[in-house]
Amino acid sequence: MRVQQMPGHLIRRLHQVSTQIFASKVKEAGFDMTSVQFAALDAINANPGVDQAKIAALIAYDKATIGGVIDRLEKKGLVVRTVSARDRRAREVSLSDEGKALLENLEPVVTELQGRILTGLSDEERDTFLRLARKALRLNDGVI
Amino acid sequence: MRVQQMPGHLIRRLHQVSTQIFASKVKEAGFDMTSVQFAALDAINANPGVDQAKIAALIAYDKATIGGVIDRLEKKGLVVRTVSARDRRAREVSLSDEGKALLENLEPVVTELQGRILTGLSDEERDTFLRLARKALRLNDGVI
DNA sequence: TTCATATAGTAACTATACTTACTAATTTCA
DNA sequence: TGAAATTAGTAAGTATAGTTACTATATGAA
Repeated sequence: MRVQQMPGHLIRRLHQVSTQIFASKVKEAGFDMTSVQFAALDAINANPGVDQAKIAALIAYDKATIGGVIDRLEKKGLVVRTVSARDRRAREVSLSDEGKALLENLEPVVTELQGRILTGLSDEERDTFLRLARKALRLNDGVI
Repeated sequence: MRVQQMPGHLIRRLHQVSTQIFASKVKEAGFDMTSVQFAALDAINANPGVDQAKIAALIAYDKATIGGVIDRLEKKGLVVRTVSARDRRAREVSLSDEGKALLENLEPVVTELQGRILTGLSDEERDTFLRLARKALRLNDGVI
């Protein structure tokens, strides 16, 4: 089987399309934000004071990657990081006011752009695709 | 919509699972090879003497990334790079004998592991998923 | 022919994405 | 309680994955 027809390659290209749609639409809307940074921001917003290891688990990244992502979010003034009183190894992360404001402005842009990733599929096809994606992920849960 | 339910996030996790299955199975079989390197090797095998820009186009990467990938394949002795006689800007890339041998040994491993990425989907579900993935990619063709 | 345009590849830079190894702190359990 | 095991985060290293800018070369049109 040629590479181009392999499931792994098709999935990679979907991911590539997805990240490029994210990047271009977000930039077009005037924001400087990657998809990983957005995912982290959203997870922190939903779980204020969460530590970095938990953020990584929530959005399925390893902790080293998330460490760098939080560094950049902190440098942009979007999140605040404090040493946890309860566990001095842990860093509790929360959104700053700027972070909250930015996320609020960004959310509709991201929601809109998510619809474009599967452009060309009918509503039914899209539901089917997402249902099968979730099912495949569930069955591979041990891997990640 | 929470990040975890967005199409982009599901696609990213599928990609993550896919690359991790690739990495672990290929390593388990005794090879030192990433999925990108494999894709490049396969494309070169199918198009001997192809230049780097064409390789990038064939497997949908940008030329800067592929330059680095070919560097590493060359360092491992798997490919040979020569300045094209017809266009002195271009580098014609071919597999070395070792590259050919390695690819031959690797192919069955990769084919087998590709089947595992969508483990848990029935044959019909898998076909549906891949058909919809191809359709979504076709419609997004301009993006990449 | 010659000049504008386009293309192939590299360089430099940024941001993931992961592994392994390490330190510091916490938990577990004998 | 106190040593062993675990966990949070960082550091260092490798490999994508892309952007922009640059050089060298090729091509197309006036």
